[in-house]
Amino acid sequence: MKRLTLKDVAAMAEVSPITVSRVVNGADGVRANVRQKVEAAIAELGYIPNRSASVLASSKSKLIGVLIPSLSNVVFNDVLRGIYDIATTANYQILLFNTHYSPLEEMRAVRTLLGQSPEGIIITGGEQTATTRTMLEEARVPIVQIMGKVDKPIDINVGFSHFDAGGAVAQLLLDKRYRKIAFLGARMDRRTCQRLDGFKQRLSAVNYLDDRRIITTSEPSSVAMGVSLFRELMEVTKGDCDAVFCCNDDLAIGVLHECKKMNISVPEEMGVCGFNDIEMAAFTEPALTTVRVNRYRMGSKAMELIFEKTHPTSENKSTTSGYINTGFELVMRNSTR
Amino acid sequence: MKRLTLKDVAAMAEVSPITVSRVVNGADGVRANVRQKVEAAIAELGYIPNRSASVLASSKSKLIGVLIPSLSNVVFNDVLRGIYDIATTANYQILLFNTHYSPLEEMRAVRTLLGQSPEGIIITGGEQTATTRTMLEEARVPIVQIMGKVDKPIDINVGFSHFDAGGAVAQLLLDKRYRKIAFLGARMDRRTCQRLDGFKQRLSAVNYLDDRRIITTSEPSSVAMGVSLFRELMEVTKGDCDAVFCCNDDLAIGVLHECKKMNISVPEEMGVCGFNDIEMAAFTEPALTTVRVNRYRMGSKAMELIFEKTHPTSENKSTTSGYINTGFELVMRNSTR
DNA sequence: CTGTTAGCGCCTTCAG
DNA sequence: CTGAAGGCGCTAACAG
Repeated sequence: MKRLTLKDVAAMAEVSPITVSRVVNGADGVRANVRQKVEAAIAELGYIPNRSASVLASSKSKLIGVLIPSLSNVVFNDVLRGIYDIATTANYQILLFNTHYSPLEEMRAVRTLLGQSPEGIIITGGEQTATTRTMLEEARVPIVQIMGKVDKPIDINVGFSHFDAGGAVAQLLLDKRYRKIAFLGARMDRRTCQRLDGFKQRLSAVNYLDDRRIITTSEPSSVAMGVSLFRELMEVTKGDCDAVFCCNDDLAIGVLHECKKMNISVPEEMGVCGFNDIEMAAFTEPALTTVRVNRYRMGSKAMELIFEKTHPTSENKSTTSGYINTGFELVMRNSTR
Repeated sequence: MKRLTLKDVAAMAEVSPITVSRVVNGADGVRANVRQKVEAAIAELGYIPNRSASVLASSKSKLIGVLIPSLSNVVFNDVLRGIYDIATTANYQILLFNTHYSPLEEMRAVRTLLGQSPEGIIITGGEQTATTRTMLEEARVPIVQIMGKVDKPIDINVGFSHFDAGGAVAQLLLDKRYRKIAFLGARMDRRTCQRLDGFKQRLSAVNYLDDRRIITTSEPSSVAMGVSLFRELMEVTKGDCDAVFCCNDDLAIGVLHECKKMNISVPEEMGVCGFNDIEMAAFTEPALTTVRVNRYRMGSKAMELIFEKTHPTSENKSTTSGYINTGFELVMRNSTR
């Protein structure tokens, strides 16, 4: 009960193994009738090529490594979908690692990944350890850092400035005549912190920043967490607060829920703004003002850039490096004036 | 600029390559001082073993293939999280395929997967093509079919009876004195159909089944789709309807939203029940009655069963085949009386 | 257009 | 406990 090999197919088709190899890999330079004979033999036998052998011999893996910090965050679903859709089309495979927001797990994952000779790597953010960074650089394959603008990209960077987005939200709320604006944040990864920084800078520029109104936790984000952060905010500030910027929509939905319970009217007494624009945001009561970001595009674009770099053509050489801004967009709904 | 190999490490540590191999694989039978010397060399050189070579030579891949129909459905996130958490702990890798609810894509994915000598396969449901099924059977590795109870499991089956769940919801609604009960369904994959079947059987047993109240679409599910299916229902039945069972919570949230808009009071004039118990379900207005299923557990259990079968011990031999029921649970909230 | 030769990097099997 | 030989299945490079 041995595994079928090229040789078996070759024997059946009465050709040499290399010819079978060429047929399998769709290489040209095989006559049509020979190709058919081989294909028939493959079908007949149900032959499936051994990829390890192929990778070892050719050092072409058709493999892209993807490292993301969470599998429970909807944000990454959309990104992943973008990545998978493009990868599958190009017949590439994805090796996905969940780093749980830990640079150490990330480092371990990179090491494991590098053992598989990936032809490209998509990694979240720019908080890699020095070792990880070195390994990545030495891998000599296209690397795309996604989700946020990073300070010193390893190679390519696809995302948007979370700092600017945070600032834009602060400005929006100021424009709507809110003056006692709070920030609620969970998980507090790098990008969330950047949103907070942008937010703080904008507020402090007009002297409306009050640190008591910034409530954060390192715990994961959830609707329930939105509820409890908001309660904490109300307690700490004794209700002296007229708007909340939540670091994501889940939190914001929790705030909306709690406002109803506390009989605080939104958007009059309390403006609420989320982040991400998940589908639910359009269906809350009142509908949630939030920031839309192009998640699917971040994934698909990252994948496309890897392919452009792997298979260079004359017209794409220029684009394949540096920072690609996928942008963000304020979505005004009824949870703000 | 060649890639580092075992030999390079061996040369540096002044031992034979095989000794290095043993150290790398944590095999015993290497003296402590030799092991240390080798480990030092590995660290110094930054050696990363080549997995293709290792897999080829040993035919042990430490790879589990996972096939799911969608990356946008939250349901699969939780399942995946369960799978990844267990796999990572055991130092196994996951090769994930998105089959887009297509048996043909699934077949292609299985073929690709089988080329990588996976040590186990987790696949969604039981609607494989005959060819797929044959390939899977001939792979001679543990196969776990997840999500729903399937008719003739290939190997192991982890999930619950969607038919029973659908029936349970129907019964719940009947118990709450709803009599004109509708079903709203999107995507309509096998499991959704089974829920519908269970639902219909229960209603028809007490003569309350009316097919006009069953509105479905093959389009993907979403909150917006819930809105439009509900509108269609109201139109078709001219409002002659007092409860809705939605095939998932997204749809149900859309229904809740639309009821408010149409001034239909929930739960008095209209009972609403969802499916899945996503976090948001507890925070809608009114809170959503739904069916809780153990998604994370389905994933982690599937993975555990694969390991039990791959590494048999005396106490686990009995459990590793047949059907493992992960159950479901009605969660009563305020969207039903 | 097709075949031959010689590995890819590692691990299995057996000696020592 | 350690090492030497050989091969896993495939493909690059060249020859015919």
